[in-house]
Amino acid sequence: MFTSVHEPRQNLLLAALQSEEYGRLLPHLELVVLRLGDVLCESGERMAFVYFPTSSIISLHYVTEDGSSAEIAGVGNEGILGISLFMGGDTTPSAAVVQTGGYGYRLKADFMLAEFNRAGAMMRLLLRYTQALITQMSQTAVCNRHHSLEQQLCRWLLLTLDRLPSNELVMTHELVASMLGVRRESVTQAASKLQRAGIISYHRGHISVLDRPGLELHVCECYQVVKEEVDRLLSDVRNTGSDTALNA
Amino acid sequence: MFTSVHEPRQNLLLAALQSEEYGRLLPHLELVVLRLGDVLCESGERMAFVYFPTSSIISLHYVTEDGSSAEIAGVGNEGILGISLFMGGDTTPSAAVVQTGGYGYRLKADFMLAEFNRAGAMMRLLLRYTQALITQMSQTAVCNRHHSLEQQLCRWLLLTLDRLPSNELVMTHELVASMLGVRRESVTQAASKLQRAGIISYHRGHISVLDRPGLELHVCECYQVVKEEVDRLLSDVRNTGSDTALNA
DNA sequence: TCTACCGCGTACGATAGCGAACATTGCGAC
DNA sequence: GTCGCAATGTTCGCTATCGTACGCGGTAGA
Repeated sequence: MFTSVHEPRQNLLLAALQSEEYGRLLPHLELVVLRLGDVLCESGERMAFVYFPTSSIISLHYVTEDGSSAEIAGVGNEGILGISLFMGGDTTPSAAVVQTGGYGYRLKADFMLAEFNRAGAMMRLLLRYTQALITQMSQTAVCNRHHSLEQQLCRWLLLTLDRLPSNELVMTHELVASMLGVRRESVTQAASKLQRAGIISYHRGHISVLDRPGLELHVCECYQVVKEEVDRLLSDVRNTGSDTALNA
Repeated sequence: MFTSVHEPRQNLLLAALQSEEYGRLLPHLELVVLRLGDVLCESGERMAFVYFPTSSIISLHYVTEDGSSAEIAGVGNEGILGISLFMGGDTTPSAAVVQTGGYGYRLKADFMLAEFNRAGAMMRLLLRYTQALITQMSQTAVCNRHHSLEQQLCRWLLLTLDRLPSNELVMTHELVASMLGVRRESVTQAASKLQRAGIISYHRGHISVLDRPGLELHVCECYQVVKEEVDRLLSDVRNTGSDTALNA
């Protein structure tokens, strides 16, 4: 794959479309640079665009009244940001923040909506993805309740890794802490334990995963549940999906 | 309202339908008794029916490998059980258990699907409800992370109360514990504190809410967020919805 | 009427994560 | 180079919740 070349079909949802639908969208897809920390949607705000990440990752976040925050789910190149538009609610109580800088494509909201309302393959695809997102949120709730911070950190690292081409993420302990909804010190403790075990190594805002199988030994079941469910829900569309393989 | 008479439109989603769509569904709606503890859907199982609770409440549950459980969201007369059918995934990793016995209506899955695929008001309604469900799940995740058990208990009581006609719920501490994903003893502690404060009173499997405003003083923001979002998402359909008000 | 079990009360040590405070060390701006 | 700050390391007491164990009364069924 040519990672230096930007192509909408690096996003799996766009890649799953037949050429007819893709052709309708293509002229309206706008390449955007998403920088770490960019807020793409405030809580309760109606989005003017939906976003299809390619090399970036977006975090769906909730900030409590007392200022604590927690990630509800993440959106990478397997998904889309802005489901509330076609679900009919327009807004959500959660916000959307760029967790890993990179590229993505955006589409005007009303254009997206019009395409959805054709009630065709695009709609079915988006609904399946929405269900995958629901699984992610459910599992976040369960994991928050029952599993240790170390397990949750492993889950978060693996899910993030699955959305990235390399094994290195640009991420401080402080940022991970705001994702997991814990203190920075707690992340440092858990991370240093993994580092001592030779599973990861980090340095001033860069985390490298050295031993992915080792990470999978420390993770709770939540990772597998989410991964398998996302794979299951999007595998059909991958197979039936597209003629991309030929013209890539 | 005549609570002793069973009518599908005691379910708010069915109540929101125009008479044309409602008329199509009505002959296929089957009244069912849902008893406390009934399992309507196992994890990963495809449902043969979708359920519209009227006086019952259904709990979406996840059980971890080590046997702990947690409620992801609840479904009362404001909703429907079985969204994975029309979302396209057919199954979910979570199970569905009756949390409060009562009545409901069920509909064969393929009939539901056919109606959904008409891409009309029914579809839009179900998608809006799905977004409300997503909000519930998100807030569960946040609440699990940041709020005390006492706050969570208050949230759970209020959300349950909103779905019931009376101020009494049939529920043991043990059951509440399995909903909140904590020990029975922890629930007893939190509940006895509320009882000492004169806010609730309970006895051998029956909990009465004596002071609802008092409960609202102890709850975290999560309750309001969920309530307002559900109201917002389903208020339009209530208004625009139906001709029910006249023939009730 | 008796009894077994269910629902609840309570107590105790263990522990994960919190809150706050402070130390250390690179890296970048100048 | 050096100064300042960002990123990480470490400690200490604290609290909520856990795991376990046991007690006790009420109620249902024999």
